[in-house]
Amino acid sequence: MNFTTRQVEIIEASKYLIGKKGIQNLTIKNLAKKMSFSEPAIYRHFKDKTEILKALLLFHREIIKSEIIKILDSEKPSLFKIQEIFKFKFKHIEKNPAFVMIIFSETSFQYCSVLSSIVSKIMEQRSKKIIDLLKEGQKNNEIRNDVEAEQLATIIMGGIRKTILSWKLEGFKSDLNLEGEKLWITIQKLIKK
Amino acid sequence: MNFTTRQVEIIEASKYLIGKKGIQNLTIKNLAKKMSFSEPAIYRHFKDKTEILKALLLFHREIIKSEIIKILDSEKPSLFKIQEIFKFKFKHIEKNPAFVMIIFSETSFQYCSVLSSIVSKIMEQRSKKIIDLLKEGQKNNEIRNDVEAEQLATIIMGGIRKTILSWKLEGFKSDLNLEGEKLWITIQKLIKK
DNA sequence: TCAAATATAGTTAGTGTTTACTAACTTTTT
DNA sequence: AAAAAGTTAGTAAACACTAACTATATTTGA
Repeated sequence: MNFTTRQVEIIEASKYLIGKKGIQNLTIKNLAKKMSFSEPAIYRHFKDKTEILKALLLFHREIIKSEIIKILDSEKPSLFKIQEIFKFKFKHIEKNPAFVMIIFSETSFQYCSVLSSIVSKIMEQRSKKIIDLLKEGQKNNEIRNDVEAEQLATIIMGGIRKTILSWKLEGFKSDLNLEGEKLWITIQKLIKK
Repeated sequence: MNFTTRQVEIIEASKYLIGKKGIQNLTIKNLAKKMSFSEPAIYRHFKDKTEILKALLLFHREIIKSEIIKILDSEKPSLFKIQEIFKFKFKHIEKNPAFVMIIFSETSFQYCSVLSSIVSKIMEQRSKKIIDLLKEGQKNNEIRNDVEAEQLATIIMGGIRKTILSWKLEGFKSDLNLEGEKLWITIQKLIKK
């Protein structure tokens, strides 16, 4: 997980290209152009294209992970922590629209088992954290316990994804943070005890 | 929207190929092989590849649409109608796993404005119907009205999508209909008055 | 300390494969 | 007779990637 300066630059350039026109815009040719050097130079830093995408996913994961750990480590109520994660997700996407493509990349990566398993692992880990928080909240009587935490997590994560997807399909026009806040108000009302 | 027998056959073959290995498995070569005739023969029935995908999406839309209209036309409570749509979606996907790829095709199609606008229109129409049902339910005091129907629709559709996505990422192992039922029980509890 | 050796990071020019698609011809159906 | 639906053979473009060479830092040894 230790990348050289140039590797990070290539990862950033890849992020930019994917963010602009999707995964199929990430070609070695475009990458080289964006980096303003020749195509073979890319291969001095990454074995092949899959390695670039792998690095991109892992790099992305680390950034999110550290932020979420910070939230989880605080001594706050579970519901508050969920809200913080919620807020962070929307804020992060609004700041890095490029990541929207990566979030919805499950289908794009399915041809490559290495990449699709990374994506599915990331999503699983993310789910688990939300489920744990919800269970904690149920124990502490913050969150209603007449419904399963797993289903609540599905609804929360699904709601986030759907909101981001609609925002994307509408051409990034609406205020994503605002949409996120509206969604949170509803979810809070639904899950609070 | 009137397709010839051969066009429908080609649409079905495309569906099969996409279902098996995703959008990138839909090549003219593979399509011709599956249809057991030569590649240029495809072009006797469709102008180009985009037309095939367009037909696939529209054909798909019509099937779903007619089923949903049937549900909407019945004289049942709104909550029941939502439940019926819910059930239908999961049943339909379990029967046609190929459609999972099409459901999650927003990113795959984004390079082509024609296709991505079709996808986004389908999703918008689908949302609108759910929102209308929810509003109706709120009016009739079936559904709680301390939350916005739009947000509830986001949660419902997001939950469905997330459940299907998890099922796909886990390799279609679990019983999707069962997962759907569990999700519905939770959603019902959350939105009922 | 400084030149030689070496590792690193770039270049040009090219390969083989896959892709969607076409021209021109033939067979089949109407 | 002609329209429709198939064939073979091929094209141009895009793709990931490589061989072989060169410039530039970095390390090392007298």
